[in-house]
Amino acid sequence: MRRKLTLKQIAKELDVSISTVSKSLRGSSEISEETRLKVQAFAKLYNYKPNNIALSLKNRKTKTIGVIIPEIVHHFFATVISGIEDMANQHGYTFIICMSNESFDKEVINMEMLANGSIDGFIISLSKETQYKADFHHITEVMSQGMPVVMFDRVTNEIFCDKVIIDDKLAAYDAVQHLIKLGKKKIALVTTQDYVSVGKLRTDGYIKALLDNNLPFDENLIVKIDDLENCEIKIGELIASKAIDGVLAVNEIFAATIIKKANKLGINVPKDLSVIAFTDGLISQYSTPTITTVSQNGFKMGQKAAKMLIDQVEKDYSEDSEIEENYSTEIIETFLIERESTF
Amino acid sequence: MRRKLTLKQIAKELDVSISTVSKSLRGSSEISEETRLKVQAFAKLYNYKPNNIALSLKNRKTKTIGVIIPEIVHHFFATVISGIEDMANQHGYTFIICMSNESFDKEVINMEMLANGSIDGFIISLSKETQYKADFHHITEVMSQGMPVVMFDRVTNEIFCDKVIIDDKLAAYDAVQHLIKLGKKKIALVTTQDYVSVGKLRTDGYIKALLDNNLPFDENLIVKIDDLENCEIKIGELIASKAIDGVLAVNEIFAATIIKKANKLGINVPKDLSVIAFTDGLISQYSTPTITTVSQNGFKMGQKAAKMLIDQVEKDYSEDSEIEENYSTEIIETFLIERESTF
DNA sequence: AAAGGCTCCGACAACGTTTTCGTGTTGAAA
DNA sequence: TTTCAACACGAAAACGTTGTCGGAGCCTTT
Repeated sequence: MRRKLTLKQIAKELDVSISTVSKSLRGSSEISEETRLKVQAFAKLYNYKPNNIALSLKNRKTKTIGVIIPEIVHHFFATVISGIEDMANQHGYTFIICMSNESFDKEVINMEMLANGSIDGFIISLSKETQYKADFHHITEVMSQGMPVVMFDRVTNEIFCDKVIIDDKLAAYDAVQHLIKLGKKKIALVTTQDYVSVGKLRTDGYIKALLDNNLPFDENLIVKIDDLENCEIKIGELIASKAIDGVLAVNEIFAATIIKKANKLGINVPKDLSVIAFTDGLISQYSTPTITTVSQNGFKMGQKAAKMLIDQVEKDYSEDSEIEENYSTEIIETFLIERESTF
Repeated sequence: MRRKLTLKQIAKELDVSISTVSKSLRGSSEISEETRLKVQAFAKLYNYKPNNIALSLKNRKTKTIGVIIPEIVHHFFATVISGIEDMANQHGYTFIICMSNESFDKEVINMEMLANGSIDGFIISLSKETQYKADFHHITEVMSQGMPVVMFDRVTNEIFCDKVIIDDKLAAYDAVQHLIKLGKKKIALVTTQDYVSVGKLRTDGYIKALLDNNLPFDENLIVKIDDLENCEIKIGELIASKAIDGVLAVNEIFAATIIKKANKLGINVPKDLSVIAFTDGLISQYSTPTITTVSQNGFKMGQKAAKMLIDQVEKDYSEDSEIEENYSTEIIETFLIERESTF
C-alpha cells in the first residue's frame, strides 16, 4: 500500500528542498525554469495532490460546510441538499451532513462535533424539539466563536443571522385564496403543532385569507397532527363529519392521506373536496388524482443558503474587522402548481 | 470575533507549557493533580475543544467517509444515506456527500477532490455513465493509494472490493413468481438499459422465472426506458397493445406511471393488471392503489456499507501489513410488501 | 556526602503545507 | 579588483496537536 505522495518525498527524490518543490508547483518565478519543469513533471507523473488537511490547518479554512437537517429521507430536505451541493461545488466547497432526527440533543451534539475546526460555517434547519424548547444556546455558542450560520425553512426570530425562507404566511394565504376563488366556502387546515415555525405561519396565512374574504373562521376546522400515527384518524374525523369542501395541508403526506380517506368515504376529490398541499414532491405528482401544491423550490433555497454562507465565510476572511454585521433574510418565491386535486 | 481557544493560549494564560496543558487534559499521570485540575477547570470554563483538523493531520486519520452517489433526491439513496449516517455516528465518523448526477466526469472529479486526504475511505454507488463506459480507473487509482472502497447497489465485478447489494436477480425472480402464482400469464418487465447493473440482473431474474414456469418469453414484453421523457409513451404502447396481465417495474416511478396510464385506458389495477415495483418508497404507499413492492432496505444497506468501510479503515490502521486482502460481498435480504396493486 | 530514584514539567519533533527571509553564486558595473 | 544587483534556492516558522525524551529539583539510601 503506497502512501500518498508528499512534498517531502518529492524533494528527497529530486534532491532539492521542500520549499523549492512547493514553489515550483505553484509556478513561482523564484525558481529557475529548469527546476520548475522538472518538479512539475515529476509531480504530474506521480499524480501529486496537495494534502487538504494540511492546507486546512495552515489556512484555517476547511472549505467545508456543515449542514444540520432534521432528516434526509424527505423530499424537501433532499432537494435543499441538492441545491447546497450545486452551489458548494461551484465554489470548491464540500459539505458534511448531520441529521438531528428532530432531536434537540442530537442537534447540539452534532453542532459541537463539527464546531471544532472541521467546518467553516453552518447551514441549519431547526429540529422540531429545538423549536419547541426554544433553546438556541448552541447556535449562539458557535456564532460567538466567529462561525457563520445560515438558517433555512425552520428558523427562529431569536437568532440574528442570515436566513432563507419562503413566505409561509403569504403562500398559505394565496393557496386559501385560490380555494376561495374556486367557490369553496368551508375550508379546513391540516397542519402541525404550533411550535413548528412554518406550521404557525401557514396557519396565520390561512386565517387571514378567511377573514379577508369574510368567511367564518372555525377553530374546529384546524387539525393539528403531532405524529403520523394518529394522522389518519384525525383526518378521518375531519372529512367525515365537518362537511368541508376545501382543505389546505402543510405537507404532501397529509394531503395524500386526506385524498385516500376521502376516496374511502366516497367523497370525490376534487369535485366534492379540493385539496392543496405544501411541498411539491413525488407523491403529489404520482398520487391519484395528482395534487395541486405550493412549490417551495428547495433547490433554490439550498443554493441561496450555500451562497450566503460562502459569502460570509469569505468576507470574514478578507476583512477581519467586524464593522457591520448586517444579516439578511432571503425570501424564496413560491407558486401554485395546479394539478387535479383542485377544481 | 473571538477565535477558537487553543492549547497555546491556555498555556500562556496559565503560564505553563503546551505539553503540560495537553497532558493535563488527557489526564496524564505525569502531571501533578494540582496542575491537572487547574488546567482542566480552565479548559472547561472556556469550553476548549481540540482542533479536529490538527488531529487529523497528526493522526493521518480524518474519521470522515466520502460518499459518492448518483443523486440524493431519490428515496432509495436517501435511505441509504440515512443508514450510513446512523452507523457513522455510532463510530464517531462524519461523512461528505458528493453527487455524480449520473455523470462519469463528475464522479471522477469528486473522487479526486476527496482523495487528497480529506477522507479515510469511500462508499460509492456507480453512476449510469460509469457503468456504461465501464471505466473504473478512478476507483483503482484511489484503492492503490491504500484508500478502502465499499460499493453498494450499483457495483461492478471488475473491481475487487467490499460490496453490499441485494440479490437483484432473485428478488426479481421472486416477484415474477408471485405474479405467476396469482395466475398471471402474460407478464411484462419495465426496466432500464442493460448497462445499469441492477437493471440487467433484474431482467435475468424475470426471464428465469418465466422459463422455470414454462411461460413463453417474449422479447416485446420487455420495455427499456432510457429517460423519463419517453417513459409515458413507451409504457402506453406496452399496456395498450400487448394485453398483459402482470408487470414488474424496476422502480416506483415506472410503476406509478403504469398505473396512471392503465387508469386512463380503463384498465383496472389490480384486477386486469397486477403491478409490482422495486424500491419501497413513499409513492408506493400513497399511490392509488398502493403498490406492491420489493423492499430494498436501503437503511440497512447504508449501515452495512458504513460498517464495512469503518472496519477496513481501522484494520488498515492497526495492522499495517497487507497480508490478506479478503473482500466480501454482503447481500441484504429483500422481501415483498404486498399492497393493493396485486391481486 | 555522594549516588540514585522519584515527581513534575518543558523542549522538541512530527504530521504536510505555504511563505518570509536569508544566503550563496553569478555576472556586470564602477 | 571591488561592489552590488539579480538569480536560484534553502532554512525556518507557522497552523494545533500528541508523545518522546531529557532535565531540574527533591528525597531516600548507603
